[in-house]
Amino acid sequence: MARSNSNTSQGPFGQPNRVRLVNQFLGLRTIDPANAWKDVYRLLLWIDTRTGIAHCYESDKSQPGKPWYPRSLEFHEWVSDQLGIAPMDLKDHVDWMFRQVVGAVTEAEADEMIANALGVQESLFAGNRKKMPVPGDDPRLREIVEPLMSLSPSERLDEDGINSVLRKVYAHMSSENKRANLLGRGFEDVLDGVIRRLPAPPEHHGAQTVLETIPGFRPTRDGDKVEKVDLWVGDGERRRIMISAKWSVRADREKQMATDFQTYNQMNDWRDPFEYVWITNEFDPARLVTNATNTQNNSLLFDKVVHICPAALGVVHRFGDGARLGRNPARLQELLAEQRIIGLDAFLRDISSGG
DNA sequence: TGGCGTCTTTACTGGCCAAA
DNA sequence: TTTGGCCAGTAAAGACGCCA
Repeated sequence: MARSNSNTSQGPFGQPNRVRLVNQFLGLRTIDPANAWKDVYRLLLWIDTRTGIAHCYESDKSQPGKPWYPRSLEFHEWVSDQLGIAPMDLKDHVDWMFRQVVGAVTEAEADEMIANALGVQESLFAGNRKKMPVPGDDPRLREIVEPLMSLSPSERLDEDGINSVLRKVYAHMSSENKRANLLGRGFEDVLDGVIRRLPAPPEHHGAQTVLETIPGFRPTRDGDKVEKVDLWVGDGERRRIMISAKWSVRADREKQMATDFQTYNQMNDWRDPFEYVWITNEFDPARLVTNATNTQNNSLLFDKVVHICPAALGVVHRFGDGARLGRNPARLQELLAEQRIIGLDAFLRDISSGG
């Protein structure tokens, strides 16, 4: 999609590279809606570095001794089984998109950082032979790491070698911070890539689409902010589905989705209503229930809530084992049974042309 | 006037923590 | 144990000033 700004990013996290990666992974094949969730997880699901198991909830609540640790373990085992992978090897078969981007970036960033620092030091202290500290040489981290690398005096790394290891450790730790950005925009690109490869794809679809380019939405007034929608689908006639794609939510983002709906509503020029759908991989039952039952102007905000993998919700919240469920998990189970919350497979079948 | 660089704003996420 | 809300880090987009 053309952008209005000249400084379009061509970086590893930018839209062109994300789309390239999605196309590289999905290739030319047709995607069966029933298996689409597997591609989404292979591309985007990741392993919590502190527990070594698949991430389905906030890290602090998923540590050993916390309530979400056993749930995360069961999720990890179930996903591994479904993908036909040993649980120990799952890490090598998910998180593909992030691994592609970060593997090359972190080392390059670490090297660039040290080169810049040495350049500045040289410009300030040319001729001064005193050695100055370099970025990443954390004394406490060094105390931990250095003994592990010192097998014997003859094998011991020199100073530059140790600093190189420390920088790479830091680069790795900070790389996790980049995931949020890639996940947010990448989720939209992955879903659009899946939709494109359906056996009977819808007439229109797109990610990060300017609202006024979608049939039935009027242009923004001069000076107003250009409004975009995460993802949209159209049947080429009167049906338009506006999609909010959020991998997970917090309470503050729930308000944002209602605000977005109001914006779309104000800009809708047709008498025909548009549909509003939330696609998510959220596992928190309260957040799912809240958004699936949220109302706006005396009607439900979302026409549908779509979860990437409802079967995984059942595993995590133990819908099948007969135990008494808590209030929110019980309500979540009802909403799934009522098809107020549906799976990605059902949604993809619904939007398929002729579907 | 248009190109360019820099700064600011917006939107995305998970982590985290206090309160319920 | 859950819930609500804020924060940090990131990229993209927009705003703005400078200069040829």
